[in-house]
Amino acid sequence: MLAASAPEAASALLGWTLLVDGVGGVIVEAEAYAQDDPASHSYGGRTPRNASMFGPPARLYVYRSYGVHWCANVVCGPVGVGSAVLLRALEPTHGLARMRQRRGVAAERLLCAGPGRLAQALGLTGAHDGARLDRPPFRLVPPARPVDPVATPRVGITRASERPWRYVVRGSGWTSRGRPPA
DNA sequence: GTATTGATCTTCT
DNA sequence: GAAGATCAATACA
Repeated sequence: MLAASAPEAASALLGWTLLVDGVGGVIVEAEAYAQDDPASHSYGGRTPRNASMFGPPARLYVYRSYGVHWCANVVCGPVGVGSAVLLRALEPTHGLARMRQRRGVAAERLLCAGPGRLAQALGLTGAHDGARLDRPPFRLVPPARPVDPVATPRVGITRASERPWRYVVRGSGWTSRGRPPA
């Protein structure tokens, strides 16, 4: 699954449950970044920061955004390709109390609705950069039922934002921006 | 309700 | 020196 292209991997990840040390939820929003993508960190070369993006798939790429937030990606594609899927939103299902504690917010809706929020709620930091997702404390649980992915324009970027590589689960109320698509 | 700005790290110009 | 895959607090209508 993660050996596929970034857009395919992004849509395939929807509905999976991601747990970090027993805390997490269902992936309801993900965004694809490919190597030839001007918006991707891997575009135009490898740097110390994005090195894990070029590593083996099924690992984490965690980077700092705007010097403040951490954002978590799932690396996909073969080694050296540099494509990844940005996790933008989860539906919180496990360890709500711990996520609330980390986030410092009461509103359940805002626990994981957004890349920075998601990483903070799961306790992901640069320390997890390059970590494997198929070993503890991580757990990836397949969807109980097939989900209904919807491709939408990407959000929060200025280049190639018209590529419909942002995938959300149809009807989910846990996505990061705007109202859920009909 | 929408609009603007601060926080502050990595990379690129 | 400036911009960026962001969020939250503040200012205004």
